[in-house]
Amino acid sequence: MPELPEVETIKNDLKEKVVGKTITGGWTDWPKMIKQPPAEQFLGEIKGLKITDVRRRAKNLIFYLSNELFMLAHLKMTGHFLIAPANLLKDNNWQSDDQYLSDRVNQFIHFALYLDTGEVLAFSDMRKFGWVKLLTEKELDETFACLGPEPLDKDFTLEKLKEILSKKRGAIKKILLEQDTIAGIGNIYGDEILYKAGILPFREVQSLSTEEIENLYKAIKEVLATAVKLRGTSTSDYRDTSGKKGIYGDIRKVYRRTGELCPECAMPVERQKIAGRSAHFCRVCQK
DNA sequence: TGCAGTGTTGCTTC
DNA sequence: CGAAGCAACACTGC
Repeated sequence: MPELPEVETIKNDLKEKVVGKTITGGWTDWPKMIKQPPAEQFLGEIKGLKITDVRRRAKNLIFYLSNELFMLAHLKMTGHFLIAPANLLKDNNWQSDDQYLSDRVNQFIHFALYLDTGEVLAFSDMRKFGWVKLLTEKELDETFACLGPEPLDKDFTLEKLKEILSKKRGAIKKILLEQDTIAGIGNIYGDEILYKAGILPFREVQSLSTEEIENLYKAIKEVLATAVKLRGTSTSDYRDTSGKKGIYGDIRKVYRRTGELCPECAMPVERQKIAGRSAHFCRVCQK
């Protein structure tokens, strides 16, 4: 679920809510979620550290800690970071008008950090694919070494995109999903970007014209920026750190709309597997 | 009821 | 070597 816009939203929330606060302890009931160092050691080491900053790279969250270490977190498919007064979670009584989320929160929190403010930073993850790691700066750099550019950064230019694509082969949808091409795009925004650019997902990247690459470039910037403004897509169980939904799903054109009519030409939206993932597209509006 | 499908990614296999 | 398949896990919807 969480792609660039969702992780960016969570990062912005966390920046306001946890920076400057001190971790008084940690807890887990699923030690596999703590990938490095081993869970017990991790929970010991993190105690007493202050969170000095929170940033995002690709779909990763990076918590800057006061001892020069970094807590790296990945939400994978169904992870949520939630902030609440500790007693709400301890009492299994998350206050939300969203029953779906409440159920998940009360059932699927598998990792938590207690803060000196009496709040808890909780990691809820139904499918348990998400993880955290404690890393040095060097390890962090190594982890990110193979990632492509951040698409919303100023230095991600049209020329840069042309250069990257010139070295790639295969279906454009597959290329967009590769994190070493451009960082942070997943299945939702991959489909929405290609719809906006008017390019069919199975088009060979080398067959794209200069004009098509220009349209793709504009679509990447516009779709992702709009999705950040709307705080992400919640067609499934993504929620922000307060448990609220993002509303990009309301304006999405093709993702998970198989059989519905294209808003431009009324052709039914089709679905096809590309690189093991569902691609949704309009055969008329995308060439 | 059962099975395919789900936002991710990295490991295994061919 | 690259590409495809699958595993990690739990739930939804057809």
